[in-house]
Amino acid sequence: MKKTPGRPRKFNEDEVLQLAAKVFLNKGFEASSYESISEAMGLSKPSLYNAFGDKQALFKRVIADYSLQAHEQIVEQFSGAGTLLAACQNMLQAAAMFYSTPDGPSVGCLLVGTALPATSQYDEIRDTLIDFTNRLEASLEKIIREEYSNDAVALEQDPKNIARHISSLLFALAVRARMGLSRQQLNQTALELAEFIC
Amino acid sequence: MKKTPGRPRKFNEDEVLQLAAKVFLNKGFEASSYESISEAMGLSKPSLYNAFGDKQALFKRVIADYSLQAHEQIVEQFSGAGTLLAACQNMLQAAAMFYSTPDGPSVGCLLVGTALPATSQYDEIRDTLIDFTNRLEASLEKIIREEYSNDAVALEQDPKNIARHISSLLFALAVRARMGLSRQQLNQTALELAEFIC
DNA sequence: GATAATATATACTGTATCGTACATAATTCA
DNA sequence: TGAATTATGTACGATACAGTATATATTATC
Repeated sequence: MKKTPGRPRKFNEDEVLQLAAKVFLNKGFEASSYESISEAMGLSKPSLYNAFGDKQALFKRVIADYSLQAHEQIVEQFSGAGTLLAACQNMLQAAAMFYSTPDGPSVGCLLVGTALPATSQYDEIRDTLIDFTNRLEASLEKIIREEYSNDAVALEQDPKNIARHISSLLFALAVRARMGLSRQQLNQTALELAEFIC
Repeated sequence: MKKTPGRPRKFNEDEVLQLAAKVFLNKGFEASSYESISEAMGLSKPSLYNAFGDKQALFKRVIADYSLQAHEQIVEQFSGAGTLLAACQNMLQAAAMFYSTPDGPSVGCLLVGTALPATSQYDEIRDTLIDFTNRLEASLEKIIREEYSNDAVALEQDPKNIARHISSLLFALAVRARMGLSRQQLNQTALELAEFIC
């Protein structure tokens, strides 16, 4: 942990990424100004440019960070549930938590709500999204094979197809979250979506 | 069909709405400039302002128009299929057509891809989306009760819940479309999604 | 303490875009 | 033919934003 020379930063990178994620989530990529993000951090624009580069580069950092969090907080809940139904319920409820706030309307998912609409203009963002989806589905498939193969056989569906379907349910939940449901409503929606798996 | 006095318009309203929908779909609400739309129509900005009002008003007209088309071309395919499975297949395939182009990557759904991310900033757009969703689900529920009640009983699910689930599948398909699948890939995805209903 | 290296803030340039004022063109009706 | 009405295009003002130049502050290292 060697210290680098030069003036130390006033900000913490993770905090900036967290706050920028909030701004991007609320206002969308285009409408989020670099200025509003730096002002909200109590910093000046050049400091952020210096640390993260331009707006697109910052956004890529933000969604990379967000993807990791989403994987940790959502996908990992799919494991260890005993049955496929319970696994879906757990994971979708975790997603409902992740997409909502304790009170007030949900803001949804940064990937589905903000990055997805930007895909038509920014190829790199699209690639990031597709990567995330592929990793998500690969993780689900692996867990299905390892933990829920009996349920998969009973469904008469290939684990790969099941994984794709469950990721689709996650997308659907993200869409509904963006419409502004309360956390409780979203949680209820998550349970309803899971019911159709069994 | 009485003619009104004054200079006649050079443009057709429906054509403008169609073209504006394309621009909004490709670039998003914020990034779509009024100028690019008017230029693409071979018109000047004030002409559009005169006819449609400001950008948000234009967008509201566009999504109202788009919603009607979506309902016609997608929801109506849910009827008359004989079985619930076939109905889902027909409707989701119709959606796959609607969300894609003959060749090249899909652009997705204007409501999910462009209007949805704008909901956090524009309440009226959110209301429009929620209205559309409610009407969609009401239509599906009605058709399920009238045509597929046997299948609903077999599923041991309330028609209302089935309708909500099917609309979720439509949202999921819209998300995948936005990721740029080809029409053929999207069609395949539609069939896979439908399989889980039975 | 001097130097190199990095971060910061103020202030600026250039550009894009929204929305409008103004003058002009095309049509209906008296 | 003239008045009223509506549409059109050029041009403009205001604002907001991206990205940067420049000078200054703070640290490590020598």
